[in-house]
Amino acid sequence: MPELPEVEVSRLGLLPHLAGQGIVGADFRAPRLRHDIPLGLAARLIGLHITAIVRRGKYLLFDCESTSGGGWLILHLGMSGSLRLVAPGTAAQKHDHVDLVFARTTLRFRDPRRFGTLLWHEGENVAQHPLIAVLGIEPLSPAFDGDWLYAHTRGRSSPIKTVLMDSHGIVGIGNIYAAEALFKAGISPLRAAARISRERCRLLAAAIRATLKRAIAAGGSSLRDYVHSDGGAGSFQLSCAVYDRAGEPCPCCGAPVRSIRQAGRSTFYCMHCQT
DNA sequence: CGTTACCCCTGGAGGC
DNA sequence: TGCCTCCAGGGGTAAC
Repeated sequence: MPELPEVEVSRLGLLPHLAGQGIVGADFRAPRLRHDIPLGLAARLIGLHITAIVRRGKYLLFDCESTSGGGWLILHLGMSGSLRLVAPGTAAQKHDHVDLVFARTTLRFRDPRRFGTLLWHEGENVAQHPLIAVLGIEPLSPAFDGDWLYAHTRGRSSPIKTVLMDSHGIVGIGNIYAAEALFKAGISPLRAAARISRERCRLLAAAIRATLKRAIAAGGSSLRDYVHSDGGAGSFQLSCAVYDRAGEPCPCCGAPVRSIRQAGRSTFYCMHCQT
């Protein structure tokens, strides 16, 4: 489920409830998600306070501090992860793998497929963590523009959709928003990245930013219900032009939306509007 | 070095 | 109803 917008909406939803709160307990009901949950993590966390929540790509980074030092909780939602705040003592359901317990609320991490990640980085500089250090540019940062994308795609023979989804180059763009941004820019997902002109790179960079921002805004509108929402943040769904619409008419020209497979993932696009 | 294939895991949908 | 296959919003690693 979660791509950059869903993760950002989760961050925005959690921040006002958790900022400054002290961790009084932690429960791990699964020994591992994608990675082993660090041994002794619960004991390390107790007594620390959340001072900030940062998003880097699709990772949520919780800054946990105390007077005697702290570190960062590194969380990734994977394919099926979700976060919600529940009242302390609320019974855990199936796939509720992690609880972070605060005095007045509990942060609950549910992840049926267990592709998610929960790791600990001791000390201040979480950017040095191996999983974080290799991440590419933030698509919503000022440095990401058509010129950057043009330079990044030179010499790359891979299809542009694959390049967009590689988090070592650009972070946060998943299967849905890759399809939507390429449709918006009128670029075929099959086109070799190096064969996109500078002008069209500008269109694509703008389309990526607009698509992500629109999705964040759509999710943000439901933040009021964050604490008690059944679905938690990320349950919103941006209406898609082509994603998961195989056979339906292209909203632009009416031709049927095509479904193909690229690098093991489904791709949706309009053969007529996207070249 | 860049690019692709496979794998981790569970559940829902659809065919038979 | 059950069983089977395929598919799912991610990404690390091994292999070409």
